[in-house]
Amino acid sequence: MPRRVTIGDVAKIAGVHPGTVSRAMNAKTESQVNADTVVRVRMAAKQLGYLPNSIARGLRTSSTMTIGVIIPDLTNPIFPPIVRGIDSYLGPRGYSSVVVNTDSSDVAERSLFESLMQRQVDGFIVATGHSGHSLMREAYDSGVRAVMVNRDSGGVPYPAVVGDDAHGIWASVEHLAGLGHRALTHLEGPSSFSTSRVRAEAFVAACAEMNLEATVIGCAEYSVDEGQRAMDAILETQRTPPTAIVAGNDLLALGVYHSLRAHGLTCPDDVSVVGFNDMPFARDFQPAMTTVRSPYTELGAESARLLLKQIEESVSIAMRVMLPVELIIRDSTGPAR
Amino acid sequence: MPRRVTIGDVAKIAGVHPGTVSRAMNAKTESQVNADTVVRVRMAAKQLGYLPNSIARGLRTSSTMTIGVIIPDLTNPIFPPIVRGIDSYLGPRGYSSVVVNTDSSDVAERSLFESLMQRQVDGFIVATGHSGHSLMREAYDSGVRAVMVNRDSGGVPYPAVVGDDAHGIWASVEHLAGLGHRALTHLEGPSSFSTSRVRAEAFVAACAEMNLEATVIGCAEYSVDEGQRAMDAILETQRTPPTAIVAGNDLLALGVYHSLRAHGLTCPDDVSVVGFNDMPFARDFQPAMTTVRSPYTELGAESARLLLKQIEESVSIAMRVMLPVELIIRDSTGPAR
DNA sequence: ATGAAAGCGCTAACAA
DNA sequence: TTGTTAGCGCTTTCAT
Repeated sequence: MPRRVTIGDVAKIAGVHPGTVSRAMNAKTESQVNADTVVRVRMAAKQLGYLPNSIARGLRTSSTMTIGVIIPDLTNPIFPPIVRGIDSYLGPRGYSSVVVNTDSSDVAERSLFESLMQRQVDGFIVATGHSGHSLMREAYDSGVRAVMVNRDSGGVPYPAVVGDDAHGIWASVEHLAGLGHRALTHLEGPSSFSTSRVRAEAFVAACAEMNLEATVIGCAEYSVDEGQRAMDAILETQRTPPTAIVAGNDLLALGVYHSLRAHGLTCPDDVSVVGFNDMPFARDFQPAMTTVRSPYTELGAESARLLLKQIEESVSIAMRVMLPVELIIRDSTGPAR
Repeated sequence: MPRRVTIGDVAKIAGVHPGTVSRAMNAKTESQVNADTVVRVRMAAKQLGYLPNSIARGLRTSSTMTIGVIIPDLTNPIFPPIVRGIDSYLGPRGYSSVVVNTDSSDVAERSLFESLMQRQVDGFIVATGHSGHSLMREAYDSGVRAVMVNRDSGGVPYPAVVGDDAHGIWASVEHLAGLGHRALTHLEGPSSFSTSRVRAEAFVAACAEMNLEATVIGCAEYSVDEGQRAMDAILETQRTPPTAIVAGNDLLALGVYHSLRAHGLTCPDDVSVVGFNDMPFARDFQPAMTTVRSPYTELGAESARLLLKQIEESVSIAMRVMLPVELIIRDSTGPAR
């Protein structure tokens, strides 16, 4: 690559001192410079194709305008919208994000976190929250700025931005009750995730409130196969299977679809199914899936907003922002037999 | 945040000069330092929780160990695996990636590109290739290192890593011909993408070779709605609709599913459908989709490999690496009526 | 094998 | 308003 043009080159062409170029090129200090000097500098810069070196600036200002984003796995369809939401807020404000995937490994997470620290990121947005998150605990203690997104902070006093999962479950149970279902089963996700527990507890509470018979089945992971396995077990064990399933997420619900089909049962005629997340293609499955839509893009944007606020105002409040969710009624739920 | 510990702090504790700490901490220069000095320095570093500041290092070495990744849209399901493939190669080699989304806007792309240049990325992996890619042309002329992935470089002599789409289409056509289909229709994606044209041309060539009647319908974008619209038009226009559709990608194929269903037709009994991409959940649609699987993760990893090679060996060859694809036969294709 | 010193490109405090 | 100067934390050449 040819040598990059620096502030000194611009200064020479414009006939001013490098310091003046710096001031003229920066929106915040531009006012300290004579208007026509600014013009002269800007023209010289354009002429040379000058681009400020943000590495050098970062070294000087100890602010890299970069945010580390830690997620479990980008191929899980809930994360791309979160990441895009984050970028949609950061980009216009001059920040960039660096996204890393932990694959739910604590070891990987720690090493990625350190690598981002070396890169001097100004803060973190973390979507890998779980109870006893020792890494985040230590980060907090050393004054690192961060915001949790989608998951709770597991006791660490960072701000968290989450969807109102409990309300989503209430709406699902209410919908099912309105359809005449009296015995509901919830497929709960891994209990290490705060979201799993929140949803399961809301399910039990909602059923109690509405005088419904509630059963909760634990699933080892959020996956299609695990959902199918769980539903297979229900169908092959219980003599009166439930008429409605509230799945912990859409993947689990999809597994239920497969199980039902394998057992010659139809949805929603035999069993109604509600998912959670409204992931891409939820409307394209057969039947189109009734599910709770979480505002993932907004979750991401809001977490970014909170983080920049924390960075720029140097204050952190352990607030919990809960964004509303919406029950999307499609074709996988119908009247109880 | 508390003041970060620097190489000077470590030097003081270890009782050596900062220069020596630098040499001791760096694998490449470690051999220039006395073995026990290395130990002493390393211990001091660990004790203080020293993490090298890669911004400072980058300024000095003018290498940030960061790669810019330019994609159209992360929520398009083919990109997460590509990005993960890239990271899987980059990560173990000490590189990080910064991913940006252009939403297919040339203006956005240019500004994101510049922002990444300011951040002094060591190179680019670009998935937004299209003919007349002036940005990439200019980048090439200024000596910027880059590799194209998934799409061709549109005339710019950067290396490109693509799937063997033509072979995927051949395999699809062959499969359909073997099932007795004699009249095939291809739903072609936007012609500005090289992939669209490659697939359409392969389709025509394959049909000619196998003495099949071939029809090509152009679609304005790769989307479910567009696929449905195209199939609606076919069904409502032609008196003898085709018995088999080769869709430009899975989204289009999914649109065909919807159209078929809306017209009271069943797949594959009335019409067989082949998709392209084997995107997530392709097996979960009804019927499970026959489709061509592109090795996206490998595409990403290979593009990263080529880029690092280019960076480290300072040579760029306009090579085109074509990775094999695989026809995944599921339930959306069956014997011709 | 280690120390000394310069400098990557920029910003910011201070002077003029 | 503009110039001067120091220095962010690191690497690297040159001495020793």
